[in-house]
Amino acid sequence: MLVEELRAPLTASVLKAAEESSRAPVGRDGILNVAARLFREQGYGAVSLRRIAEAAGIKAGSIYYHFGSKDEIVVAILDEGIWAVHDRMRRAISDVSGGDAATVLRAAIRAHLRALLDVSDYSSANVRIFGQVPQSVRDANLPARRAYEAEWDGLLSRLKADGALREVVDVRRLRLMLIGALNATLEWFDPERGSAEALASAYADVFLNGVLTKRSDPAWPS
Amino acid sequence: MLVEELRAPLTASVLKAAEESSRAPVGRDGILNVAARLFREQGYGAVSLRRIAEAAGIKAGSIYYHFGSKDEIVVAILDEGIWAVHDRMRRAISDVSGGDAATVLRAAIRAHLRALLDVSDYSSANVRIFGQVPQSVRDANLPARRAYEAEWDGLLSRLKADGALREVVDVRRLRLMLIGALNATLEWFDPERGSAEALASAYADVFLNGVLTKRSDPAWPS
DNA sequence: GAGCAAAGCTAACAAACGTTAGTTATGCTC
DNA sequence: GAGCATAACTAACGTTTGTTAGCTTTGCTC
Repeated sequence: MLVEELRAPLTASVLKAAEESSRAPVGRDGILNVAARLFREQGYGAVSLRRIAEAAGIKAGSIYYHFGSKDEIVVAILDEGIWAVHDRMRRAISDVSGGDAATVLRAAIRAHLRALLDVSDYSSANVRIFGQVPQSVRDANLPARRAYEAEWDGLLSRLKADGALREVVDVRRLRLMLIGALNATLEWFDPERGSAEALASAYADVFLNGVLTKRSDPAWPS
Repeated sequence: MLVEELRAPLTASVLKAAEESSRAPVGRDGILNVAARLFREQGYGAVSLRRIAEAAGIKAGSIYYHFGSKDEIVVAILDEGIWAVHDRMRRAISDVSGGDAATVLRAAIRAHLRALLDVSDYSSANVRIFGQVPQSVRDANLPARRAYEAEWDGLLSRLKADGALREVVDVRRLRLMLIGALNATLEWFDPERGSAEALASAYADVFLNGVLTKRSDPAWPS
């Protein structure tokens, strides 16, 4: 709207300045953006500091002006990745507060999946490389993870207290199951075969209702 | 015989033979077993040939007597991993052929999960490191993967043709969803919190029946 | 005992890695 | 213009990596 029109000439001038100097600063955020994309695409082991620098248009040594170590970069990306998905999930369930269990659960599933597949290189990089990074890096990311897990556990506990979830379902296990299943989509999701939106709908439907035409009793005790 | 007894007359001959030789051949299979365990535990990037050799009780260079490259080891492990889970899954559904949809699906889920969590270092290593290895290695493992996927697609197609699966469920998507969710358990499964058997039962129950006490209509179209 | 194959060892190679020290160019502030 | 902070560059370091060539040991077969 009006704001955008006012902003347009500003960005134009910035771009112009960038072209003129030919030395547009990449900076901390530029490095993180590039690194997050590379980690998401290629995994942790395949991405060296030299590769990150090359993709960012600088030299490897220059990275140490902004970061103290490679691990520091990775931790920053992992934390931002959790924060991004946590924030979107919290907003999503807040937007439908008061809705029934199915609506709330669908909103949470949709927010998590869209954060991974549509929105954030940081969130998808987190899922992709968390299992590949050194233990110390994992430890540094754990508090953010715990907080996000607690958000899910809180949501699921409320639904269970309302009697919306079947008794057989354990909250912690269901959370692990759900997030694990959603994260796994990263390995094969192809936007040309269908949108993240449609995928979220399909996942929600299976998790809420199951795949059988008729419900079955468990064939063996849990 | 006689010569050996003269050389070391003080040691019990049987024990001595085992201890003294201390050069029980490790061999190709020994290297693969150790490597599969290390890959499963630590991921691809953290496991070097020197680490594998050390764990196997030999030196790094000796590995090249049995394998032409590191990739050759990894491909062998990945292929064996798929074969192991494929074999168990095929036997499982064969054992319950003639059963109803719920029984067959439960058996397949149980077989896949137990192969990963209880039985095979090779299968769990496959799931763990497939996303971390070079493209050429992934390509080499693809035929085995395709065959296993086809087995699942065949099973799910039969169930759907029988009318046992809800119409909304797409076979390919359901297979990706199921295997992805089951594989994800590898990241957090802890046998002290419950057996793989119990976990398989819980997964089957959620996938077959959903988590809601009452079924819901999809809130948005797929 | 001679010959031989299986299995492993030693020592080195080039390449790539994370990291560091010292230097240079740019642009703002007084 | 002097001083300074920002953001980069260059060149090297020590280590680890996969890999190779050549040598030794062990045990079986004739």
